[in-house]
Amino acid sequence: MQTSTDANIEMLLTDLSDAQREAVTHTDGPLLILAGPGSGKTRVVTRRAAHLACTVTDPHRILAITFTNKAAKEMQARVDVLGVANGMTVCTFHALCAKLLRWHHDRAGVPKNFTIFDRDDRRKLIKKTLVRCNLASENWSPASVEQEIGRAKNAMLTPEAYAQNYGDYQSRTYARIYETYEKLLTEMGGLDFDDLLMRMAMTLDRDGELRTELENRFHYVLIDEYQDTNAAQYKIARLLTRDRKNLCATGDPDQSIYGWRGADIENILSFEKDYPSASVVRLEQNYRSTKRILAAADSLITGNTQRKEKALWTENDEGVPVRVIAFESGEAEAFGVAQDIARQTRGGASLRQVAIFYRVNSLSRVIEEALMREGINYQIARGVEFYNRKEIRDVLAYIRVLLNPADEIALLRVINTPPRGIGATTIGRLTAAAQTAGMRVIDALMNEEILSGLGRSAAKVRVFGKLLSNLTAALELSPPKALEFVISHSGLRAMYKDEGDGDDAPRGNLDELVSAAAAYHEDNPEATLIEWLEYAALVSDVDAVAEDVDKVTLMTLHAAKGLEFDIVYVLGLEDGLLPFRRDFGGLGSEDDTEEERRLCFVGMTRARKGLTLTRARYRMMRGITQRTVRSPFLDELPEDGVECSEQGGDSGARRAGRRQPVDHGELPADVAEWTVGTLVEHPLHGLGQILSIHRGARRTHVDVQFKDGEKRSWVLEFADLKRVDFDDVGDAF
DNA sequence: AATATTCCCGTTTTT
DNA sequence: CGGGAATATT
Repeated sequence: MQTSTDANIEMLLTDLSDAQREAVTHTDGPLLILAGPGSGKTRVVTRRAAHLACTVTDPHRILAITFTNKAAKEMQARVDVLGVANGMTVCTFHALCAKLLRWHHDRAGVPKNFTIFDRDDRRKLIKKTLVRCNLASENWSPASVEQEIGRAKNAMLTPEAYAQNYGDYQSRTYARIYETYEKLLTEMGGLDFDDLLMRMAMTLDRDGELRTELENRFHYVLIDEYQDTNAAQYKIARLLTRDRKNLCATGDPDQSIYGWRGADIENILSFEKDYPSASVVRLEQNYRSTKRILAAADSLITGNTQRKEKALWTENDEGVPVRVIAFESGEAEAFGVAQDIARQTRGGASLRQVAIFYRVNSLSRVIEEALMREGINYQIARGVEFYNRKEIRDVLAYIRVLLNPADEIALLRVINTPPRGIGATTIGRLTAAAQTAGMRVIDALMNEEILSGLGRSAAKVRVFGKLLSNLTAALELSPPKALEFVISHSGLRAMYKDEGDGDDAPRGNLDELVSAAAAYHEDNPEATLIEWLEYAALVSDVDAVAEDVDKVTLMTLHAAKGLEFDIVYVLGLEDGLLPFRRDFGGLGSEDDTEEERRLCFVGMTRARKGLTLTRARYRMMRGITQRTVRSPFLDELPEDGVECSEQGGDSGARRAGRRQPVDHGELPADVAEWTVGTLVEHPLHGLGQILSIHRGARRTHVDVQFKDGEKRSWVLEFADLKRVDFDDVGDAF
């Protein structure tokens, strides 16, 4: 027995560097792993968990907290492969808190069946709150209230604490709004995202017994991406490890990119102060990227002043140069990238290993179109979007009401969905009557006395009440069956039956929801409906990316954290976009630039072999095309190992008057937006479509098929052709 | 009450 | 540009 364990341990330590081994074999006491990008952190962390399980503890005494569900799933899988740590708890902070709060609901002071309010719900509730407070939303914009409440909760300020902090009129009003918001939220049995963390932190703080109980349950706690923890998460981490101090934090200050939502980089920077006995392991060797990619990223991040020096190095090959390419427009950029990908793929690269990153989601549209036209398969990391679709939210709202009848936001969503003749007037009367009577809306609509005050509409409301009680039968079913039951009996399926066009038809999405729940049920046969709902509420964007499909992956830079690809494109390196600034023209704050730089660093360091940074000289955003300025980040890259194609134009021209030679002709910016199939317009001949295109050394020849049946040829540079957007033409062809 | 239409606004990133 | 809300129409 002993020998087999020894053999296991031996196995866990193979192929590790000295630093990695040190981290893996560390057992008791606080440990900080400062892990640069691509330094084998995941491997170290999983081996360490397995090592702990083999030597000093049981797997079920280990708690690992990750940043996304996808990361949790991956870590779980990698630990499972090692075969010695089955039974570990691996989840995100939010999922952990949701589970613990539900499990210990009585001690946390939350309802057993609380429902999770997402951003959309929060907005709706804020609007209701403003009405309740008699404040005009013109003066108190829901957006600013949202931000303020979020800030308060991230700082773990209750309404009372918040109110004590400031005395001016604006803050006092915010305090009043926050207080009312909390009151309504509590009445509805809801917890918003921030509550999950804040309530858990406060409960642990207050309830020493529970804290002890949990520390006795989890002897070893491991927190990944520690640089992105906020005040509440930090508090939870500290409280869970107060006595044993077996906290292993891993992270990289250079990859802290969530300051805007309350993450405090200080948490990781002051780890050694918080835990004076801490061991610190630095993982600085990069096993992922080529020398050139790493050098470029390192050169960029050096621009940050508030930073712990870190020496990144790699024994990997030099690799091909990092490319910086300027295109004329966002469309040209998208097509250029799409064509480049097509070329790389012809050279044998797999689409699975290609990723496109951008700063804002709105950039994904153009790229999608370009990829589609080039016939390149792609997937977009937007798991949340699916659950935000109207028809999906409808279903979830029904489920929410069934599980938590106090959830008025959900109730009011479904009361007339599908339309059943309960209009705004009736709803207004009903909610008003409920409020005067001091009842919940759900009780009011089942209350004959109140119904009698509704006149003719009472009958319709009664029907709805009856429907809800019929639907409660779903509560006895497994998640997929419950969904199916609700979708068919609520009338949602009938309502969406003949609506929709193509692949994002509501109907198909409803089916997909059921399938997703069925898959969940397979993986978690014991899980109840409310657990599924919780899971659905905490889905993140990256959770939706599949690894086993041959598709290019598109995502925001934020979503890219923790991932890696052979070939990476980062789009939109323009001043104001990356680094992003909301206040063009105003004074931007310096701290933001540092976080933006880290974000760019994260994106660049995802690449193993190929890295391309692109920008557009003109970019259309929210309807208007504007000239852009190249990102200052581009000037922070080394000259060595970086290849710039800034052909044409004059922005950022380094040698004025002299044309930069374009040696690698793969991506001629001006021509890139002209491809076979491109729709064009000619002043004389009208609409046409490019039949073929021949690129010569100096000229490009095109053949165009026109709508009038004629075929005509030009030298592209001299033809008076204009590109036409596909959408503008409809089914002209 | 339901649907069709216009208009107006806000502009990151997300658990 | 695009979504949501206010407004016009049936």
